[in-house]
This record gives sequence, structure tokens and C-alpha cells, in this order.
Amino acid sequence: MPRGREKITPLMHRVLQTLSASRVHLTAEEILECLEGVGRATVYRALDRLCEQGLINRLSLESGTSVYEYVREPHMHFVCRECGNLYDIPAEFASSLEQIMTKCGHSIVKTDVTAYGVCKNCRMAE
Amino acid sequence: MPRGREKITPLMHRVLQTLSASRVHLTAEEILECLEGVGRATVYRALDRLCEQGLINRLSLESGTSVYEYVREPHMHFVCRECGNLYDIPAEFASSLEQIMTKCGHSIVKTDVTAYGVCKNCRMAE
DNA sequence: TACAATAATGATACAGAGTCTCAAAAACGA
DNA sequence: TCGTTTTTGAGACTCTGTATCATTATTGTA
Repeated sequence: MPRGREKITPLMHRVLQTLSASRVHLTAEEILECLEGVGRATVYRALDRLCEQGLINRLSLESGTSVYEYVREPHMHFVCRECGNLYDIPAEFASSLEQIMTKCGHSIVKTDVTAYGVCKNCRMAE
Repeated sequence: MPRGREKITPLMHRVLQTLSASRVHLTAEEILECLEGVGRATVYRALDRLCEQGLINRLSLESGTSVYEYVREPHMHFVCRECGNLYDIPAEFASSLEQIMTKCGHSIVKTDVTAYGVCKNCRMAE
């Protein structure tokens, strides 16, 4: 379990801070904007390494872009197709999911549960 | 529920056939290759419309690319980070997932459960 | 401290996936 | 049949993300 032992460079630290301070999920470009004067490649590198180390999560959305989040408790995601908002939903069965996959013989590193639809607010507004 | 009522153009039909005939998940570019002489934009358009109509599924992977599959029974996915293979895993709790999301007030159109790790074959091979 | 080796960074060119535009072709309807 | 609408294909374009490489910072060691 390679987790948290690896080195964290100054820039990785800044990225981590940006993400942990943000209440929302950020794209790589948004993080790039937050960190003025920092090279694009450097940000992408930092994001990759932080993902590897399990400190942040990359979420690949339907839209084709990825968003990043600071890792807190395990949870699921809901993406509203109307307003584009991304909601965190408390995880209730992360463990049973893992059991099922393990039963199939695979060993899981990460699970990603995302639902798409119309959120409460958008339904109200219609 | 806008499902299956909409028109299917000749090209959408060919894309649908390609996908239903394939045992594996195909990228847009792979489908493009299967259908020689067909324009790139046309294939992407057909894939979008088939997704909207719920006849096929788009899966947005960690790698940044999307793959498409013909819609059969609900199931989950497992992606091996070693060999890149994508496995279908029988769904066991699609309904309870939907219940949880609904409890949050959102209405779900599609759910996407994908796990990443190392598959059985790759673990054996090590 | 000084010096060499290693790692991190930034600029920029590049690649791949997907989108946009628009004119030509096909299908449709009266 | 003739005009309208839809579908299609070509190609330019955009947007994310990657690769390269020279510069700068960090680290270890004598």
C-alpha cells in the first residue's frame, strides 16, 4: 500500500492546499489559474503524483474533462446534466462494492460511483 | 422518459450494429475505423444521439478517453490499470444506488460504477 | 562550505479526442 | 416533381493533457 510515504514537492503542497481549501471540485485549468506563474506541465505533474499517492481523487466526467477533489471520506458523486453541478453523496456501500469486485478476482485500488441526472434544484426550477 | 421513440438514421443504425456485434467496448475512433468512408463528425453525432436515446452507454475512463457499449443488462465496470482491460461485472445493487440518490432529491438518468485496480490475470502473471 | 548529482520547474511545442461550420447529398412532404 | 428539411463528410479548429528540454532548486557528501 504505497500511501503518504512519498515525497511532496512545494508545488504539490500548493496544489493540495488549493484543493483542500476549495469546497468544489476543480479542473486542472482552474487550479492552474489559482496558481499564477506556475507552468501547466508542473500542475498536471503535481496532480498526477497526488493522485498516485492517494491524497486527491481524479474524477473523469461524461463531459470528457476531469475534476479533482481533496480526499476526505469515501463518497459517491451525482452530476446534474442541467446545471452541471457536482454533488457529493455519502457512500453507503463502498465495502460491499469492494467485496463484489474481489469475488471476481480483481484487486481494487479505487472505485468511482457516479450518477447522472437532474438535481433537486433544477427539478424545482422547471 | 424519452427512450427509443426518436428517429434512427442509417448511420446511427450502422453504429448500433457495430457496437452490438462487438464483444468489447469500443472507442469512437475504433468505430470510425470499422465504418470506412464515414466522416468523423458523423460518427460522433451518431454516438451522442444513441446515448441520448439510451441505446448505448458512454463510459468516461480515467485515461481521458471514452468507450461505448451496447446497452444490455445493467452492470458495473472494472478497469485493470496494468493491461487496460475493461471487465463487465454483474450489477447487484443498481436499485439501492438509485434509492440513495433519490433520497437526496435528485432524479437519476444513468449511473456509472467503475472500479480501478489490477485484474486477476495480471496478478497471476506477476 | 563547495561541489556534484538528482529532482523539480516552466516554456513551449506537440498529440489526441472531440466539436464546429458549412456545403453537398439524401430523404421527406405536399 | 419541386422545395424543404435532415443527414452526412471534409476539414479546420478547440480543448485537455503530454513530452521535451533547458533552467533552477534541492540534496548528499567530502
